[in-house]
Amino acid sequence: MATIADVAAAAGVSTSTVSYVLSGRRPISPATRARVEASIAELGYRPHAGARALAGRHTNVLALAAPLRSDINVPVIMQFVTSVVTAARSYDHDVLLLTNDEGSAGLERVAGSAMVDALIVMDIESDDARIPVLRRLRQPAVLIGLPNRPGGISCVDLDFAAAGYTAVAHLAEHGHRAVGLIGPPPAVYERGTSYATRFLAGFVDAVEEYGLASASHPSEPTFEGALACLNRIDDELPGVSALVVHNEAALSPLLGILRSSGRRVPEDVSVVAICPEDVALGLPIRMTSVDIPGHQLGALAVERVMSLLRGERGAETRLLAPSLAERDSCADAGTGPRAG
Amino acid sequence: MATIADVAAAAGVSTSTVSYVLSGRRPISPATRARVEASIAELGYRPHAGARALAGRHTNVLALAAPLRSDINVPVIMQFVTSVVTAARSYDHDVLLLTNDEGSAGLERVAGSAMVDALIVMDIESDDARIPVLRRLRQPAVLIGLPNRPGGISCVDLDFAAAGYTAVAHLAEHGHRAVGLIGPPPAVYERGTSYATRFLAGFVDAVEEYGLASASHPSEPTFEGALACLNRIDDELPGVSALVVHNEAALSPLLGILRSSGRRVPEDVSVVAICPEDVALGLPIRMTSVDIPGHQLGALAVERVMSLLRGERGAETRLLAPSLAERDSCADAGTGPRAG
DNA sequence: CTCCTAGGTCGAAGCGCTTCGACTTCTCTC
DNA sequence: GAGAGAAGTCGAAGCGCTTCGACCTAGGAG
Repeated sequence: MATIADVAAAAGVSTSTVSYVLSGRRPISPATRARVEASIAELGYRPHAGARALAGRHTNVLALAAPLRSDINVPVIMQFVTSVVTAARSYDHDVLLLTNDEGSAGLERVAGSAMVDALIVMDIESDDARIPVLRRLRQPAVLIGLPNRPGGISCVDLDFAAAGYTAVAHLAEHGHRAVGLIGPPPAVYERGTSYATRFLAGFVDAVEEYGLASASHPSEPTFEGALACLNRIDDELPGVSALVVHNEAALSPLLGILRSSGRRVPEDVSVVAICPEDVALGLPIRMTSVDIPGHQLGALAVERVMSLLRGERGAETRLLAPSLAERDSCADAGTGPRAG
Repeated sequence: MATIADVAAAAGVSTSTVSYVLSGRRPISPATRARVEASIAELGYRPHAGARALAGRHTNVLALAAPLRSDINVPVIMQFVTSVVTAARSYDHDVLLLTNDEGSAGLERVAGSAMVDALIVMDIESDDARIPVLRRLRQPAVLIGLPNRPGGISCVDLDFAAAGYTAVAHLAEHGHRAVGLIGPPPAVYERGTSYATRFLAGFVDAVEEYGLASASHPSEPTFEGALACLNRIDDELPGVSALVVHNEAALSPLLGILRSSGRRVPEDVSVVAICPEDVALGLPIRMTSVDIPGHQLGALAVERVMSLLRGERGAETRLLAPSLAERDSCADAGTGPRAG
């Protein structure tokens, strides 16, 4: 591989000049710049990332800690990952992918060995053990999620509490008096994953505020799980006329179960889904849904990271307001379908 | 951050000794080793990755080029990514994630700037434009997929042709004479993605060999897509008694469609799915399926990479034999269900 | 006409690590 | 009891880049 010295020799300048052409940190005459750029192109020169990291004290690499277990929310996670990588590339950065099961150790490793300039951490638990270590690290960090005590770390997330509230409010305003919540798998709650509990809190708030009856249960992301969950809700809440589904993978099975038990959506039961838009649109019924804007959140996280990298201080936490899209899965209680 | 010089000073040795303790490339007395290790622990020393890369000529990072579009096969891709990262970690390597829409440029960039030691490339097209550039690169590369001309590059994949054959053979042996194939989305074929065409080829082979009637069509990964695809198959092949589904996302909708149109699985129509095991088990019916062993393939790819990195030559291509698991979605033609 | 400043370029000093060669002890072997 | 070889350690030379200070040349201000 060509080195900066080769380029310098070919262009008849010093290596520092080549470096300044590349970084733009000092003025260079148009003539010199042209010669250097020609040599770079001719030699196919690419700066050695390691040398750069050593001398320049940054790597242009971001770490992304993602929950790579085969949980429910695979499509959402995929969206996050995709948008983080894409956004990072638009800032000329690459992404090093960490699994969450390395936990804090992975973060300490990549930060400690200066492999990355900053960290983005997903799947935050309410009392996440990684937060203290993140704070101890020198690198900027952004959480996709919201812990109880961010403690000076930037957070970016959907406002899941508001999402829970919004879903119920929508149903209440359509006259429903008894709503069930089909939640994420038990494991998600057990881990204390913050979006699950925040959503539930918003759900409960709205239920109380509107004076509704409710039942809520976690659901495994399988047909059987959805069935079991629905059965429990039916048991506890006999007159249930509306369902909020905060579990992508349960959506399709659920719809199947409802239909085969003769309950029409939305005539007999209204359903609000919490999921990415494309999931909401790919089902047999176009689902009224609260969007999980994975792409937007990933991009936002990267933007926060970049501004921290630029030296801007302050650990703002941004919770995106939920937006509910009315489609075909909700109707007024006791009546027929209603236009979205 | 502590440097190797700090550690050396604390332990009262030279930096080279610390380096040899770390790398094990020269004998070190137990006493010295102990002192050095104590200093390392005390100072929380971590070698600087950039410095290491510069001096040591390798980064311990792998590039993984994954199709991060929101295609159908999200769960499979997730499995690949997960297993590659996990396997890489077990060899003390990290993974830099590239999106496929950077194409060859991304590969050239990370390889050219010495960010990675080797590359793993997914979602290979029959005549993939990245293959020539991969060959030109110095770094070892492994494909997850199988192009027409691997040209000296190692490949790892499920034997999709055999998978197609196996699925049909299974059905034929149960007396089915007319089988339909619900394939991946049109876009997958249009890209010339190799697994789709290989699977189809195997399917057709078996159809001919067993003298069956058949119809095959791509399907969008939505409810509507599955419905349209099924309709076309029904039109072309009125007596169809068995379906092969090479499209994870169409599976759940399909089952719903069949049920609501009164066709029982497996009594009226047998279905063989091509998908990861957990998908096959999460549906309303435990699906007879040909497994896509994402975890195994990812791990295999990493192993190949590591052996190339160790200097072992030879570009073997490994196609894993498909294994069909009999479950509850297939029955003998014209009879009732049959034990798996 | 001199002085200052800005533009443009260079040389050299690191950045933190690995590795090569050399050196010093020991421990065998004959 | 001398020589060979292994074990254990050190010093120094890079690896390829960035950046600091210095230098030179013009052009404008006074």
